[in-house]
Amino acid sequence: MTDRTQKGGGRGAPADEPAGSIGRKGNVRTIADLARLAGVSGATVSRALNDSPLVNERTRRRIQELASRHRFRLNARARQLRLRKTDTVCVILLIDEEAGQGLSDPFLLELLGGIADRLSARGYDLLLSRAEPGADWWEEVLHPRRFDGAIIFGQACEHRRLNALADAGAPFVVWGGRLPDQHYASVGSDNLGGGQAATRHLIEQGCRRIGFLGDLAFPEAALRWEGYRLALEEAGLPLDEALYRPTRFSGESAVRATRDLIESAQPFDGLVAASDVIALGAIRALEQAGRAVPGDVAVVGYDDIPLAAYVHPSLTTVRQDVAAGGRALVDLLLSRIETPPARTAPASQQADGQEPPHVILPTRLIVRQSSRRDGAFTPRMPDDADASGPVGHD
Amino acid sequence: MTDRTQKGGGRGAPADEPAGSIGRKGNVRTIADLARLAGVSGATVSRALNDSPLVNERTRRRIQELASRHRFRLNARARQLRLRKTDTVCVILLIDEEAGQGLSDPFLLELLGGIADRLSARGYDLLLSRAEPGADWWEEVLHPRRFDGAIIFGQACEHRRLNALADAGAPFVVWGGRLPDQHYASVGSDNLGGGQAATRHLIEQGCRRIGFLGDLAFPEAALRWEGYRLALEEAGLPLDEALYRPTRFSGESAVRATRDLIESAQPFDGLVAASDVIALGAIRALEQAGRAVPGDVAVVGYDDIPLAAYVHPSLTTVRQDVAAGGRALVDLLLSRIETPPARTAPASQQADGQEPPHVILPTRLIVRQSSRRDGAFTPRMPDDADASGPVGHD
DNA sequence: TTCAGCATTGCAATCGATTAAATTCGACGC
DNA sequence: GCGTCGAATTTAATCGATTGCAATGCTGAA
Repeated sequence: MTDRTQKGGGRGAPADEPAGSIGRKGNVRTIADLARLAGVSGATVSRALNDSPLVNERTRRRIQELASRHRFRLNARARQLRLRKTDTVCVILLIDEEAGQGLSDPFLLELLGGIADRLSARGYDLLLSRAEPGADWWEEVLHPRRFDGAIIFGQACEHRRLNALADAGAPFVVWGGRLPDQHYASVGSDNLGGGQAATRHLIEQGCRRIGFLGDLAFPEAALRWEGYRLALEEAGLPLDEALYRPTRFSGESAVRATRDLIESAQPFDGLVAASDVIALGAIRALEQAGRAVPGDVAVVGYDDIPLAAYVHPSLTTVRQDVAAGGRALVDLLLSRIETPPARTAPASQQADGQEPPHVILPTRLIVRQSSRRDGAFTPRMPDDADASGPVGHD
Repeated sequence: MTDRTQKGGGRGAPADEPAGSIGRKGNVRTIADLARLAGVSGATVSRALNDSPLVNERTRRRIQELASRHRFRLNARARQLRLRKTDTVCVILLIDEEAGQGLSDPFLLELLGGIADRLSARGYDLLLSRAEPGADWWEEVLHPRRFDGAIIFGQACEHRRLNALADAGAPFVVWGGRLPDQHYASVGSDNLGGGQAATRHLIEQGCRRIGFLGDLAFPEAALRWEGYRLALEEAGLPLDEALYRPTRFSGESAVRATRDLIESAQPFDGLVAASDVIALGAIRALEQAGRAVPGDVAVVGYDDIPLAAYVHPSLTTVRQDVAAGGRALVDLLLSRIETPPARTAPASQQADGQEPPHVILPTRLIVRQSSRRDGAFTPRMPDDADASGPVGHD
């Protein structure tokens, strides 16, 4: 034991911090230290700090005041060990480097920010973890030791694994679309509605042959495709699979896909892209090929990344409410953690009771230049009219 | 206690996992469980798992094999409590919402990815924390309980506070520029060199009146400005402060600043932007005002965000090696954590011994369309020539 | 006066892993 | 045959906070 701790509390009352430095106020690091100062036992201090009704109110206030004066903070590790709880949520980024949606997609960072804010508001820490789809990332989700639950990105890579984890009762939620045979909770934007709105908009702008760029292996992209399909259907337009090009979430992939589409000699006058990054790549490829946007081809993206408004032409896109998304992910996970599902059921049967929860966030179509064909779409940008060149409206 | 743990180990030897589900292999959650299975004491198990030479090699191998068979993992919380170490690094995003560089800057996410990778490679967890500049985020940096050290973003907001923390011996490193009176360790790209290279490039392209967009309150921007100044000086060009516009790290702020510059009627033919996001905002404002890029005004950005190559015109910019940045931040911090500075010195004097370490990462100028004035800069984009319209080169 | 009843507070076990010190046990030298 | 040495292992204390139970002291009723 450290005997250096002074006994007489009276004289030792620490003076105000020395000016210009960050004071330490002695070394009140443990409950025992504080207990000594307060002249009570550690148990009482613990109870006081946790607002237990078992301690006298005056005592409690005295201890709390003492604690804050000395900047005392509980040792989270010890507390977590004792309570068998970590107050930590792990955000797992299952990122397939080859699939393109690396950490570069700005959208992801925004969502992460929303999650961080919500978690801290609810008193949880955020553990960030990158993992590769094939690896053993799931082991700790099944038996978490460093966290109470997980928020997972990368649904597409591991749908079956996620189902198995959910069947085993692991506490997690997933960002992404809702799949037909899905046993786990998830949160995602209204991908179907968004894709539909984007496509309808292009149709309203006069597009008749609209292509789709996205990777249907990603559930979110697949749902956007489904919306695209519905919009075509309701407008009585044919669905031409020749206008689909599988495209990963990267600019480069989008450029390749678009070039491919152009070279296929299939006529098209509109493009629905599964992300803004894809849309920008597509626009680049179109312009390089001498096709004007939106004159020859109108383009709609997805995500409304911060840059979408500042590129040229500015990007029509589907906005997702990322802050709401972060909040929903956290709240859904914590509701699962803090009120565990009926313990009597052997977890493996938990799935067949009812549908796992899925939160759908509303989306909003943001119309900008890349899709506008009303002729007067660029009052402040005479360049554009010129750039559209010889192309008439439809 | 859970009595369900079966005693007889023989018959209970868990069979292979039932197909289609994720097996649990009994409940080997603690060292004590494993010790029981192995027929030794917990101490021996602990030593075996930590490769202590004190245990017989055969015993060690047997225990390790048993542990991996049962997917046993140590309880990190307990270990950390005992060892008074957390094996965790906290990344603190000090973000002034009003300053614009929110979580939206794609650059930040990439850097974060690099940090995550390096930390996990070195066996550390990454705790992510957002904080507001004015708040009490620094308290836990001074006396960390949940982490061993911190990586801090947001130097500008809190330079003095950071100095005070460093004086008090807090374990952290900062991403940003090197400031004159800086007591803390930091990592940043070669802002001065980068700014200089960007400016030189514009001069080579024939620009003579070059503006600068950035917020000099941010050290990184200030250093880029310094490079800008040097490049002008070495070219014998005058430094005209009328061509500087304070600009925060957001597209919107860049649009405003650029409009302001245009309306000031100051002639200018080049712009150095402190970030790609700023550059894109500037290009947008220029085009809205009828000035062609790069024809009338050549523009250089900074960061080389993934989209820089896919916008129109594609963006000339200064690339930072973010992966190396992440690695450097982590390695510098861990070297400080794992070999603490001479304990005898009372920390407060530690600063005046020698300069705190600062890692400067090399930068590379990536030349794309937004600055090229060689006449043949868009072989594949005939549009551009049209778009420039009536404006001659220079 | 005595004692039940209540409000406070203290004691001690506990969470799970680590490690100094003590113990066991077999081999070996004299 | 006996003491010693050393390798291998066990025992028990420890990290810091929580909490069931016991203990304390005080009030008021019998």
